[in-house]
Amino acid sequence: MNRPAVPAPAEDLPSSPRRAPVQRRSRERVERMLTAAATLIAEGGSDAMRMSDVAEMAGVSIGSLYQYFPDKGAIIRTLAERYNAQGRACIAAALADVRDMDGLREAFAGLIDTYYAMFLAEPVMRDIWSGTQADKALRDIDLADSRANGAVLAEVLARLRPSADPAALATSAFLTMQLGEATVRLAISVDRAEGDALIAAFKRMVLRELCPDEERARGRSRAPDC
Amino acid sequence: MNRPAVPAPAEDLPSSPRRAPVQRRSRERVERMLTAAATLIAEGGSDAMRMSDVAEMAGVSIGSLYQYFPDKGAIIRTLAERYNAQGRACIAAALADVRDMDGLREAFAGLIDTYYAMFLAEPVMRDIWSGTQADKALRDIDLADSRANGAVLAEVLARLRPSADPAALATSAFLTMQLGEATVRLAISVDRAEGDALIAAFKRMVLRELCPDEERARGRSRAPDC
DNA sequence: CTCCTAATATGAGGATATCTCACATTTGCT
DNA sequence: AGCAAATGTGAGATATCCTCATATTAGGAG
Repeated sequence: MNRPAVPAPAEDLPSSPRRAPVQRRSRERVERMLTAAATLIAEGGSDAMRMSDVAEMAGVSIGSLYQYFPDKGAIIRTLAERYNAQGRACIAAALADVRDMDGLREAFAGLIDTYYAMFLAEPVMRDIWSGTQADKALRDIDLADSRANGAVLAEVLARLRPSADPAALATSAFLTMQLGEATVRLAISVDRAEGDALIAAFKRMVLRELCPDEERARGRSRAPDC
Repeated sequence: MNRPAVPAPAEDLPSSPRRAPVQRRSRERVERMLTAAATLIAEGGSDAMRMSDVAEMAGVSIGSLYQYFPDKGAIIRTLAERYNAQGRACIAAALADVRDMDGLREAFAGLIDTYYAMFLAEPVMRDIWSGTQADKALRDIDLADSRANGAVLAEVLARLRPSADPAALATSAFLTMQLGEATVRLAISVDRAEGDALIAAFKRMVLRELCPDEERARGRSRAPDC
């Protein structure tokens, strides 16, 4: 049994998989593991999720779990990265065809609503991002996600306000994305009425920041389906 | 050995201590435990802090640790609550004698700087709040803290802007406090230059939110010593 | 001073979870 | 068929939190 010097290049599992599944059989098993993990997290949270339970529910042995995920955190990170990729696509789509400040207002307010609704509806995301992350690697995933989204937003802003300093716009856009996440996390951890009020307050604050040229915002906005 | 029906009322340890220390001897031991825990967290983070290490460093047995703290999280929560109480006193002092909008601007900008500096300097706070709120109880402590601080801020705002809706001010103040914390957590997790830029961007955003009546802010601000 | 009770202190070991590893089985290819 | 690489297995090594039965100390009453 001579193992290769480098086990296998990571390709699909973002969290340094111990071994990449190459045959169809193992790819399907990995999917079953992730599905089982998501189900268990939805039921009782990621703390309550035990590796032995994941293995049993997925119909594999503990050993197989550790063939593809170096540790428990890696499963959670993989799920997180999948949800985040979804969110990034959603944000990029919503901001893609923004043409003016009013369009940005509408798109952004809609994005906040969409994110809020997603967190309310998805118990897995809710658990993983609730509070924050016990795991440094998870925080890095979160940061990278916000940076990517912030870059998209910054580009739109730069288009709409060519006179503004690009570096300042980038900082502002990154901060906006992080604070949006923080607000949504806060909103889902209090009762519904207060959560709604907090979301509304954040919208006011952030739209005033994004569009400082025009003084009084008006009008409502709608969420894009996503 | 007949134990009392109710062990003892919690008085100083906020996290449901198993037993309240009544004699001087035990009060001093509890302090030693907390000091040891803080030292260990500063060294390697709260995850790396082992209960056996805390006991050894404090010069007590494992059993004694569990006499006063029901679990590992309780030690961390006790430390967190102490730091928070310090922060609350600081915020209340800084906002106490605000008389006008300019004063609020200055006081608030100074508070943000102070918080930022505190987090940068205090490795224990940095670890405890650095995202790692794996513990629901810790999050609740954080929320209660922000609510208390938000109430102080809301009161000041109500004084300065009597015409505004009190409920809206309360929501806005609470959100402001939470987002301030989120910004500081973010700022300390990136490099210093970017952190400074993020803090500056947040100040701009939040001062525009707090003082919407006057259009352009000006001037710099100073931190109160605290 | 003595005695008694409540408070306090102790640490071996129970409980539970993650993760390893030596070995067994399956797949794909020639 | 035959072989090598990929994949699968689960008992148990390891680590940490926490319990509990027992021992020791403090402080007041007589």
